[in-house]
Amino acid sequence: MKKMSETKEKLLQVGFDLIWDSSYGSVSVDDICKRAGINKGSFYHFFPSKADLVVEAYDAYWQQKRPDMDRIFSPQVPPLQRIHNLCQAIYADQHEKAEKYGHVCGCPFASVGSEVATVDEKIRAKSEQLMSWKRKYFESTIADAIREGSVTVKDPVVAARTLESLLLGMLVEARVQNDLKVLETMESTIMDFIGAKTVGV
Amino acid sequence: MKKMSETKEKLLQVGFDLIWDSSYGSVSVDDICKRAGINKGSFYHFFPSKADLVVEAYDAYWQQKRPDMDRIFSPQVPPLQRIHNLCQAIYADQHEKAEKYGHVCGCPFASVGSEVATVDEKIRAKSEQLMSWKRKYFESTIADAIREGSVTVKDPVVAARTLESLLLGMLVEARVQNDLKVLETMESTIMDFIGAKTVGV
DNA sequence: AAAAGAGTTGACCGGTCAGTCAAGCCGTGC
DNA sequence: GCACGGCTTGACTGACCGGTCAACTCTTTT
Repeated sequence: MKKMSETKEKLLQVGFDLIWDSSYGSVSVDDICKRAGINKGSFYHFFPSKADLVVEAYDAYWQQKRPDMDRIFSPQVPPLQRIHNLCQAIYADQHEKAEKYGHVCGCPFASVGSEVATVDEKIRAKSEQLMSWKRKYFESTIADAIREGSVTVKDPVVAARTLESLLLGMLVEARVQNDLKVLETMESTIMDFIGAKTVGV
Repeated sequence: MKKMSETKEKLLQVGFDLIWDSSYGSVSVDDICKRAGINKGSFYHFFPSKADLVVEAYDAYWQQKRPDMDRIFSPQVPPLQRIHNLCQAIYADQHEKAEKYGHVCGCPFASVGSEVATVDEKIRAKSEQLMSWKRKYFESTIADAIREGSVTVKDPVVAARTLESLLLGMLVEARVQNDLKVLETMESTIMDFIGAKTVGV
């Protein structure tokens, strides 16, 4: 991948952070530019519209997170341990954001995706794509768990879908309640749901 | 309850519908007034701000839905049947909205609640309140199910919380994917989750 | 019939919105 | 030393934003 202009990178990162923290509708292009210390003209040199920035920012964020995800879900790690690691990572991430911004931020794709799903098709489609990519990790993890017999659930595809909904729901709830407590029970809730027979640590 | 001005009622209903369909940020006060056929001055006669309209509209919507909820969750109905009825009602509701507006709308409190959670405290608090009221229905249903032994889950409070997250997650997912299919498996997913021993019809 | 108050009207406000543009800057290739 | 193209600048546009207001009508009370 060819290296990206520093200006563009800054806009992507600042835009992503601001919108994740508040919302698509309440963050203006001016806000993003001001915070990034970049002129509006430059913004529109790199992005045809505000919506396009968001789509690119989501992709960039995902690319940046991929190594972490691959590490967490490495086939070398026992399946239940992967889930444990994921829960730890999510909690740590949400905790950090909450300290930084003063409130629980939840899942960026879900918040903005749900906000503009019926208004901006490009962002909707991108959110859907990223959410489905995440599901793949769950599917293979649960399939592995089933093969090693550490779980009572039967269909990895169905279970992964449900797991994703559950996780998503908890993150939305945490954001709306502005309370990390919801996320503290995440691991045990998930382990219960998949019928984990041993809770690996 | 004293009867409400027709104008105010219309604004509440139109505002709620428009914002549920798209989002808080993308619907303007002018949009609401135009659609309701009411002048802007009247809007601000009844509501101090756009945010206040939303808070009142949420309350009004809830009051309007309460009889349905009380009927669905009547103690006279067997617990598993209540859940079946709820799933039917949700699906029917989402289906109707989807036909009317051309896309799956999801949960109104969750969408807008998540959108403005970090920006408008009044709306955030109201969303949280309504979501917790809904949880009460789950708690008593699961408690009843446990007492009659039709379910393997043990703690009604914990199970209700998880159930709510799961339901919420599925509704968000349906909105982002703009696909009712997600909701078709809702009942079996929930029955699975609570460990229902017989699926009542 | 007068007075009062609730509801209505639409013009108006200052500010902000996403997006435009012509002009200029600056490193590279010739 | 000059021409080119990627990048930057910041003033600008016109539409639209949430919200205000003084004047008006209509209904109810006295």
